[in-house]
Amino acid sequence: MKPDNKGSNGRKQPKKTLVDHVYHEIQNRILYNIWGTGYQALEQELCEELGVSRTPVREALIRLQRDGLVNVVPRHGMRVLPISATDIQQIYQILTSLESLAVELAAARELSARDYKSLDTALKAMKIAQDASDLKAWAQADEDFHYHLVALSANRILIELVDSFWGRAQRARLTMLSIRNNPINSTQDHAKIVDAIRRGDSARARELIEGHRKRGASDLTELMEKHLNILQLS
Amino acid sequence: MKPDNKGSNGRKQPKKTLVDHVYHEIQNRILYNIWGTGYQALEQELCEELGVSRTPVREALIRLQRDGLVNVVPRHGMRVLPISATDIQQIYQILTSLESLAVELAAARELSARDYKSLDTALKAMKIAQDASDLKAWAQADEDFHYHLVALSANRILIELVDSFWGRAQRARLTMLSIRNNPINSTQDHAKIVDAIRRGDSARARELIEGHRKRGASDLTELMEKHLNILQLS
DNA sequence: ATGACAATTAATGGATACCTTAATGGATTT
DNA sequence: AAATCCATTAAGGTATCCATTAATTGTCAT
Repeated sequence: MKPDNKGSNGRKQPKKTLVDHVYHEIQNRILYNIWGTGYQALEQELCEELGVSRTPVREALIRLQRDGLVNVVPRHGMRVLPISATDIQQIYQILTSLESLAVELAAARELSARDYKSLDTALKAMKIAQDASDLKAWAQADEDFHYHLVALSANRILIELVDSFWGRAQRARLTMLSIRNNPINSTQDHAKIVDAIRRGDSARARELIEGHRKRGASDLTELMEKHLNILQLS
Repeated sequence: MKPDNKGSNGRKQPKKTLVDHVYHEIQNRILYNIWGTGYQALEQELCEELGVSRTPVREALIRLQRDGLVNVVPRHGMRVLPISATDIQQIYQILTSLESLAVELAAARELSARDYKSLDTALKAMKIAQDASDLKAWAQADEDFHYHLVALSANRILIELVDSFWGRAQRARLTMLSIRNNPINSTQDHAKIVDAIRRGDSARARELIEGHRKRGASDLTELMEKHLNILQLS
């Protein structure tokens, strides 16, 4: 997701339309675990909670359902979908694949100095956060980096696709963050990827990010299996 | 998309809810080019056309918009999105990437005889259609084959994702089918892929499908550039 | 004649009212 | 006592209604 407050993430800015507002509000509550896995609410309850009528709620729910965040079943309202170890694994597999493509495309393009700047900025932020052991800032910078990477692919449809995946990925990431002991030194990985892009070596860039993601994913699943009891999953 | 009539494809089966009906109806009209690129209609017009009120129409439009088939802009109703050469290229890039992942996963799994059967059936259908020079049947069989391939990944989220992409992919494919001179002999490609899966050689399988898709994509874009004037693309 | 502003109109976003349907509990029958 | 069926009711699906806002057109002034 975009690091700024456009798109579907975010800080609560008064949105133009109520549907958007409801959408972002519910999304936030799910992503920041205010409404945890399994939380159920009827349309009417959501209306009262959010102070709007059923129309915007219903329309927001359609979008959220497509995002894979909730399930809407007649007579039982919406339900926040569980995110299992399997889900996380599958999500990371997909993200790996899509990001690999993005990086390959980015490396094959002519990038401007401005493009590199966005990557370098994120890289620097990661280093700073890592030195300060600021786990949250690190995660944010990591997210920014990966976002910019995808943006550089110049494949508009791909960017949208990854964006629409962001919610699920974010949930997976946040879930893991809570039990992740130390930030993996992926800062180095990232620097290498940027280098490969700079050299225009698309095959190598793809290789690198694929390895990076796969390592990340296997770390995550390993952690999950260890801490499965702690997490309120499934 | 599933070759049978479940999911979002399809033959017009009387759906349970009006929203579903409207969704499928509009989707069909777009996919089968009854409403071509650039077609515009106000919500009210859609209501009259389909004989329902605005509510189901609006809810269906949200889904269609997410599918990338239409754009809904206030005061101008919905508009069938153009599909440009660039779009087709980008869509194929993404599909290539996702299918590569799917094949890799499939090859790494233990597949049942039943699984292979679904592939073999599609393969056989392709051969028959090819011998009969039945372009339409060939395209259908090709689609079936690729669908089954993805299904064998056992990555539920991936399957859904590709499925939701189906509409756009289908439009790209149909657009191309009209100007495609002869079915590329991808039947051989397919057979090789199935072989690799059978041997459990996931890397090779991935390589093969990636090559297959990339060749297909470049053929398509080449064709598009030649015939750009024929197509009503934007 | 052209541009700007205002009045009109029409389409959307949102609220509400209505109707259909499914879950629940109780009653009746075996 | 258990099972089945019916009645009740609440939730969701759909239609309609209202308010807001943007497009359009017409008029007036420069």
